[in-house]
Amino acid sequence: MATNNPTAEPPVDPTISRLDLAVARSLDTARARAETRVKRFLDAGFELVNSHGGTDITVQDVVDRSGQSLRSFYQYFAGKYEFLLALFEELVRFTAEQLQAQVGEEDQAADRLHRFVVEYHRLCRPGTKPRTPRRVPTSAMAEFGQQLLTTHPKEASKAFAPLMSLLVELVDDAMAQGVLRTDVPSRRMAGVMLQSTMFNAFATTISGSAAKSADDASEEFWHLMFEGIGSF
Amino acid sequence: MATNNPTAEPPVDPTISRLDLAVARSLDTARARAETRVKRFLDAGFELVNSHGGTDITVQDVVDRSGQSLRSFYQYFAGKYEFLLALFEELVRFTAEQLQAQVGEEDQAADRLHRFVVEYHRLCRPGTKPRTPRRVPTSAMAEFGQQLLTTHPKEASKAFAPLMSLLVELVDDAMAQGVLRTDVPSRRMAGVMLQSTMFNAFATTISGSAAKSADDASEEFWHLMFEGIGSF
DNA sequence: CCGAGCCGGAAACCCAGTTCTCATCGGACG
DNA sequence: CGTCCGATGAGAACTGGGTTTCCGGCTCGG
Repeated sequence: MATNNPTAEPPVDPTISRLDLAVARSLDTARARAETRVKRFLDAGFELVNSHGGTDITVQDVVDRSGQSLRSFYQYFAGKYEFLLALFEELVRFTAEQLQAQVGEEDQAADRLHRFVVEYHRLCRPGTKPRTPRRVPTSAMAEFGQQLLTTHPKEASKAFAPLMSLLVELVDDAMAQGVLRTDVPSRRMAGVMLQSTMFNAFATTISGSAAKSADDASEEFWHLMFEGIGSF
Repeated sequence: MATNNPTAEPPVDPTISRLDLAVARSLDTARARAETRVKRFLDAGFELVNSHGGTDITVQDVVDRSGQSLRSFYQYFAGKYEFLLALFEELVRFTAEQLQAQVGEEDQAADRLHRFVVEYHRLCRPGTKPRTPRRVPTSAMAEFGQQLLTTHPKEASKAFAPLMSLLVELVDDAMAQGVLRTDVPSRRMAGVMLQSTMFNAFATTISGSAAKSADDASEEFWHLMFEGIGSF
């Protein structure tokens, strides 16, 4: 607990010896090495998911692509599942950052919410190519996200946290401004919005009928969600 | 084409001989036998999905449970995937029938639509136990449905047809009555509704915040979808 | 009664995830 | 600078599950 950063305090505490410092220093380099290795695996994973377009990638492919060995893979990940989970968490984190930046361009609470939904809808739509060279996945990860939601609700909930907290904030602001209905708790509202937006692409598949253009789809969806399906 | 039902017409056509009739008769009994076998596999599959609560069932389990052999399984199904697909189609068909009956209890177009959404939401909610002894699955099949939507959009679209046609009908009626907005094609509207309703349970998982009671969830969802998230 | 097709049983094959073994390498320490 | 130890690479081996195949017995129509 108190030894989080041993190098920051002088060795007055007899429980922190030079040995401890040495160990800590050693661990630091080890950690750095480990991080680059983990990163290499993750990068390889993203590349494969992006190119192959699915989460049905093989561990061997990831290993080959990363130029490392199976041995190392299993040293850093408890299994394929944990690897995909790490990939997913990384993705959510990255997506949340990206959306945060885009939302920041808007001034009004209503606009910010609208921007969030439209942009996230874009990202989750199939055919959306990653813009940044690395670490940006396609909609393929939505598949794994859904699988995760059914098989491991606990981990899934945690993985979505970055996106959730961002959206809850936007929803709270919008509610405070009187833009959103307030008879549903903001957290629950955000959950429904996230789910609905993320998996809306499936609606096109089910119905076999798409919007006029791909870009219209996002706006159309926003209007449906914001105004409802009823006529008033 | 013209020989769909050979037993219905006398053998005037020289291309339809007694041999053909015999073959047809033989095929009839064979068909009956085959149907009972297929049914046994499907029943076993439903039981496993219901009890085990997931689509990660093993072919061996299905075979054992059905009291038949692996040999037979692969005689009737091209593989595990086709079996799950058959299971899913059967499920959608059954669900559509059930909903059709329930919707039939309502008179007004608006009420019928409302009933459809609420009841379907109930069915797709985890924890909903099958009421009829057999052939009624839990929400576990939604997982496979989603997987199907990503990996085989064509088959998925076809599998959802029974539900879609029922819902499209309801939507068309509601639009004609002026209850629904008409700026979105009914087919597309139905697709969005179906997707949103079916996977709404995931919203609870993502947000970690449920409605007051399980039954409230369905009504709450309906209001969100019908009136939208905005305040007017 | 005969032959064709169907079926149960079981072995075998293949693929992918996982584990294990062993040789090697590189930094830490004395 | 030499030794030691943990991390790593290379790849074989194991495992579980889907898939295929083969054999022999059965039924059913003719």
